[in-house]
Amino acid sequence: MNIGDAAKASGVSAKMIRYYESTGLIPAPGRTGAGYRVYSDSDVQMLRFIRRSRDLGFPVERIAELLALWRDRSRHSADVKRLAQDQIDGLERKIAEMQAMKETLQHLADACCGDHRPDCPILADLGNGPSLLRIMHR
Amino acid sequence: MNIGDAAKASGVSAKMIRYYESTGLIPAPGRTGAGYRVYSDSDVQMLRFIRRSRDLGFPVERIAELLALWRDRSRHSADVKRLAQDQIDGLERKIAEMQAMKETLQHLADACCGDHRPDCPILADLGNGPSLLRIMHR
DNA sequence: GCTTGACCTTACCATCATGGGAAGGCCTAT
DNA sequence: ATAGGCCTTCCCATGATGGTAAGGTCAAGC
Repeated sequence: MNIGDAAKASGVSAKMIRYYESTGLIPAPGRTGAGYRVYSDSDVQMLRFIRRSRDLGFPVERIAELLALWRDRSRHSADVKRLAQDQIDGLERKIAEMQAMKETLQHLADACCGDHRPDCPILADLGNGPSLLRIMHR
Repeated sequence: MNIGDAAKASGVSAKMIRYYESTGLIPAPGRTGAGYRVYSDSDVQMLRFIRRSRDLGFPVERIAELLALWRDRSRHSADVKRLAQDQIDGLERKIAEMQAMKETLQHLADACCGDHRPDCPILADLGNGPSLLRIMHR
């Protein structure tokens, strides 16, 4: 199977497959006489694993650990669960951060009449005092 | 005021102040005979504006528009509100995305006993079928 | 056998906002 | 005069992805 077919079958672009190879996330595959990369079904399965992990927000660095556990038949599921929980915690942190931004902005936007007049509490907040954000979270 | 003082006063690092200047987000300030950048209080105010906007997640490109409106005394507050609303919408989208990831992971982690045994539904999902994510959101 | 088009290869550049570091100049206090 | 704390510019790195360009390969149709 050439890289294009592996890309279609796995949902990982050919570009990214080469990138993952260059960073050592995946092993270098065999080559044809002409230098074309050749992939097997199990390579495609590995690529799908990576694709799903990315879809769940794991950084490539973590995926390397997940892959190692995947291949390790004597792994402890506790190790996998820990990686998943760390990812959950990280997502939660980012969500909370963005939620705070959103609420602050919503407050400001609600206070802005949004018409032809120049007066605007959004700009006033950005340009002045110690930020509504800080006040709201005090 | 030298760049270090402006950085402290605004909360924007000296490094980023130079970067914003290089990209044209802020105008080049005056220089001393020795080539040191010199900042005024109103420069610091502008930098604080940028800092707060970044804290609310605006990309630098949007901040350029915000700054233009800030300086334009005949602006329409509707334009500011629209930028804010776009940012709110973008945040909301990203939050929903991450929330979906988190829920999927939470499901998988809940199903993993997390002990010394190798069996793990997290790895099973990543390695097999059409992803719990897709199933959950169908 | 030759052309065409679809594929492959490598190599480089760009993103976005930020930090790090090196090499060298300036300024102030001791 | 020297030390150390600023400042300057320039280059490199991040993380994951896409784009592009120049060139090689392969299969189908003429």
